[in-house]
Amino acid sequence: MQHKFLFINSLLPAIGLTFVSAMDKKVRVRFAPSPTGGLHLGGVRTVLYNYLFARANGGDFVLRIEDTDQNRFVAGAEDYIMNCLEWCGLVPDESPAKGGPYAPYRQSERKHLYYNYAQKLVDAGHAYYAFDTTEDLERMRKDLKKDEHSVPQYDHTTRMLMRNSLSLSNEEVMKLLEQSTPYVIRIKMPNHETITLTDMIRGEISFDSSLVDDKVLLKADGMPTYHLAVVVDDYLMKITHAFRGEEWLPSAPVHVLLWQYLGWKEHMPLWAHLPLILKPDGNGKLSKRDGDRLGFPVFAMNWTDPRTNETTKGFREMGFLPQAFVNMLAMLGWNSGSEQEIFSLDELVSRFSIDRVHKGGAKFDFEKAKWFNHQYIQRTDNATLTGLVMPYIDEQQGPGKVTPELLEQVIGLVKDRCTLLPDFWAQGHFFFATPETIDIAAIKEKWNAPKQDFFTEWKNVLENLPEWNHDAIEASCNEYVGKHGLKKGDVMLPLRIMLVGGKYGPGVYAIAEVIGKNETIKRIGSVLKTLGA
RNA sequence: GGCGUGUUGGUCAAUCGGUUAAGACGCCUCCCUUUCACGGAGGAAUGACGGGUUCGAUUCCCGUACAUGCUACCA
Repeated sequence: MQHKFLFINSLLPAIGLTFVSAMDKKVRVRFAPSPTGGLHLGGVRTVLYNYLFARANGGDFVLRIEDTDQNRFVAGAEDYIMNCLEWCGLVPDESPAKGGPYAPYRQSERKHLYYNYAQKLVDAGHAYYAFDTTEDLERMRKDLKKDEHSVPQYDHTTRMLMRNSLSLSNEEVMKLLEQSTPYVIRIKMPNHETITLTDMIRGEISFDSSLVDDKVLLKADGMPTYHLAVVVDDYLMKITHAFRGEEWLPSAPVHVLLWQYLGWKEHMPLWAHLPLILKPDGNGKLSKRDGDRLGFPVFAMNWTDPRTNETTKGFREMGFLPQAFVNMLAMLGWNSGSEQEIFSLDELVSRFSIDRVHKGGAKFDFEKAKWFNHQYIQRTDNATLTGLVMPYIDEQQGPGKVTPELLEQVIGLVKDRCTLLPDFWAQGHFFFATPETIDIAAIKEKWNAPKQDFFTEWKNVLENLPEWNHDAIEASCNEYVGKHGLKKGDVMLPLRIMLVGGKYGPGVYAIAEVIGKNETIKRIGSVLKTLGA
């Protein structure tokens, strides 16, 4: 066992080794979302970093569902999260669905575990019962408010003014308990202690304990809050490295104290607080609303809120390749130090190092995200793309109308101008059906008798063309253009408009070849009729 | 307000005290292409501010400013 980890450590970059070799334990990381809605791209990035770290260190990646808030529970959110991870290719080793040696992985199913630990803290004098009602708390916050901007905390300055096992006599507390008065258990934050923790990304961070409030550990309904649950479960599940968003930093001292008070300090995971992903304009955390407002997805996949039936677009449905999505997220807050930007998941596993993760938040840039996808489309072979694009074609044409053979051929012709999967329809629809709109205006002004004559005659020539392919069509065109006193340039655009409907698409002769003789002649004739009228 | 964290071009970012301060996205120009792209060649654009430390600071330290996160019986 010992040898195994020495071996693994020797493969690690210098700084990673520091973080891992300190312990002879197997690396275990976890992603712990609460099932309250769509999976935010920041969440996916946290998953990614967890996953990469676990893989690189031969560790386990655990998915734990933090569903301790009954009020915020949303049906379907957990399955949705699992599906997102699957789509991204970041599948956990242990999860509620898959199970594992530390099951259950849903905190609601672990409810019974937490009370004893909370009680242990009370017995040791590190926590206490608090009987305050919501109204009591509101009154305290209102009455004790000193100035406009500050909100009084439930802390060492106020706790003796409240109804709890610290301020009340033993008899009173016993009586309240006997009467089944609802209570919570709060941590008793010590006075003027400096709490220091080492963050893998930020280094040493310290807090003054007296500035942190007495956080609720166990709620009145018997459920733990995040603060208790994260510590108990990370301990029980033998988590060695904990990655979470920067927004958790202010409550980190509570967690550190809990590890200490519970007597597990030497088992505390190494923390890494990841930088935030910011909105592109202005500042602040990127939210679902920013996506709606600016027209890009924020969630990994489409999310439909079961209560409002409102659907929020996801990267997947917008036509992103999961590999591109993941690659893009990897680069948002981390870089290899080289000029390389395109990395496969395997490459990321071997190159990723936590010490190269940025401290500062990064603004999300949808244009760059699209660039990644474009890169991946170009690097994906046509046969694979055919399978990915077909659903979008079927959606437009009806299932089965376009054969995979045709699609694959078209993909080869148009892929370099496609950024998102739906672009294949926009860039190639004229291969599958006669264009519905023709940009007549683009050619009408310069239309004249010679052109009319050329196309009228050439159409008939095409009819009898012995071979139907790019070169034959081009040769024929060149031959007849001269006969009408025209130049190639005079007819190229009109021909394109006739076949495509607009000023875009691959080479016209290639288009003619693929759509076939009959369709080519038909489209020329149809536009000719319009122009002649 | 308090506490925490952060700050290199418009955006992502390299630099681990000494560089003409990389590269990418986006933008602009040109070339290629008788379309649109792709591709190629160029271009504009950066160390928040003020003090130190140092022979020398983008880099280390301290202030200030600004930004952001937290300040719930939410995570």
